[in-house]
Amino acid sequence: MEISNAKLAKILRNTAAAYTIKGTGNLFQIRAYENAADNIEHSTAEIQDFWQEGKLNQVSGLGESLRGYLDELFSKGEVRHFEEVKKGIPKIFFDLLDIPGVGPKTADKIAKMGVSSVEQLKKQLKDGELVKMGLSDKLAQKILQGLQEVSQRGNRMLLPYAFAQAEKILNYLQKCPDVLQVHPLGSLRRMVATIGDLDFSASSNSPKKVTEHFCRMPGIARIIDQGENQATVVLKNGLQADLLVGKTDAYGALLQHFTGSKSHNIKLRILANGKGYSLSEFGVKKVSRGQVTGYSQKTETEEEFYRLLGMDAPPPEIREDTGEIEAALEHKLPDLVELYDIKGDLHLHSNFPIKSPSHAPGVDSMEDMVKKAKELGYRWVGISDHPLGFTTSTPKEMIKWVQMRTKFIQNMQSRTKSIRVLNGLEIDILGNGTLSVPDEALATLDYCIAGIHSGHRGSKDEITKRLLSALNSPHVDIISHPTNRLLNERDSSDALWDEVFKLAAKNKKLLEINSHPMRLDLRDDLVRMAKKYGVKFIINTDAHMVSQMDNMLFGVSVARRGWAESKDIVNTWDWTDFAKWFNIKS
DNA sequence: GCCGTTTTCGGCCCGACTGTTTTCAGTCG
Repeated sequence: MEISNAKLAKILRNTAAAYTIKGTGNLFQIRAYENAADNIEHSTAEIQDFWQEGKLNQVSGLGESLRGYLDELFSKGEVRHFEEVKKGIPKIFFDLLDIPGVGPKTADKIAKMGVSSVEQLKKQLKDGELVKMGLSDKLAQKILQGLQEVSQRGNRMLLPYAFAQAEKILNYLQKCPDVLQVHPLGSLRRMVATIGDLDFSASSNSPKKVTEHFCRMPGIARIIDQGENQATVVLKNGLQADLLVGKTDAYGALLQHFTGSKSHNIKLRILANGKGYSLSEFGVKKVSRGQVTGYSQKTETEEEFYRLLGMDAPPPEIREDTGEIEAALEHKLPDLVELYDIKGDLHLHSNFPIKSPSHAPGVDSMEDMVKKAKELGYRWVGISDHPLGFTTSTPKEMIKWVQMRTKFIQNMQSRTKSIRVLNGLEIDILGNGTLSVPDEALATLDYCIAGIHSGHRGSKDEITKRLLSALNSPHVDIISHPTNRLLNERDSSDALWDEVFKLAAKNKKLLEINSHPMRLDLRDDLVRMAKKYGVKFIINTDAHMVSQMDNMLFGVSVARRGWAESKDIVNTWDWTDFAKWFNIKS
């Protein structure tokens, strides 16, 4: 039996929730289950593969007991101990846990009111029946809102996960001697934040051999469909993968057609009709009054395909029919930012002790993060720890800690010649719009990142007020992950973005494009909108460990989808211009 | 149940927000 990471995480969470409401098991044991679930959920590799290779001990958060349980789960499909813990709890309890805002206690309360399905819950909430039975009005509203969010949430995977799986398949395809070129297709090629299926194309003069090669790929659970030019398979991890193989003379048309987007292609076909062409995945035909008058033109590449229509080829990331076709016709496509333009990363969390080592959110040392930055070829790097646990401290304590940390960084810089190390913090924009760190401490930093980390479901006005307030602080340089969305988990916060962008541009504050797989925030559409106001951006990884510093590519993709060029992204600039923007003395 | 430059015991993040429980519980990150 195949068990996906998501399913595995859910099994562990369910067990933890069962412990919680039964009152058996201590709090830390429950937390251990949840911690393991978190790690599994965020792994880009399949945990079941680790198990098969006897490498479960490489997964952090899995100790002897949990490894034993997982072993039982993967080999027998069930864990006796887990079933024991969940005994006597109705199924609805576990379904309710999937609703945002509903935890074990609330789910238990609702289950005990006799609700037996999510559908019934929806109905009884709307009828006010549950409120009559003692559920508070506000809670009822909150659950309804949560249900709404769930229904709008698709079952799509995050781009970086899809990207990692796709790379393996692309590498495998390239090994086939009959393959000339391979590409990802669809939303994957356009680098959309979430991906449905994995689609690929290949060019070859012997298509049948390529589809046969594809269907022999390791990790296939079953073949749904295998034709001469096309094959669809389901992988053991539950993903569906499609392959289309085309001959070289029309490969550009095939690639273009299946890259989409749908709206881009529709617009293109209308345009082509006006010019006497008919477009399809098989090529370009000459038509007159609906009659085909000419045979297919050669379209070996996408460039040739677009050239036949008198236009440049837009980069895949912006093929969404939002003006790229017009720009391509006028030969005025943007010169989009590239990964290799990036010269530094300013949003990194280290394990630098905050009050005590266990408070630090990051897992790796500043030294290791700086080392990685050098390997990436960066010219500068900034450490921006969260001063957690200081809210209840005196400003004096906080200032002392900042001074201590500053000395530590200065000391490190004095031993490091080849890269500039900058001293920053990521602080909270509190509910009332004030900052979580006193100005006196902020004034000593090279830069300050401010972000909303609580109360994301506030009203449009509240969120806007908080953002505007931070943008008016003389010490804030960057607003981190401005919409605070978590893909597949939490929607973007609402704000009057025009107001936010106007003020950001006026006060010369940067908006972050956060590369974290679950964030990809600022969203691409808002990047485009902000750019029109003259806002500048910084692409950061928000890495909490060294390996996450490789996520920069995904932030760059968001920027590209938002039509950003290197002049819009300050961390592509030369050090002189960059330092000038931040008012840092070189 | 996990984990280890406080390593085989004894710790384990904690602050913000929400709702309603005037002092705290549940949820989230």
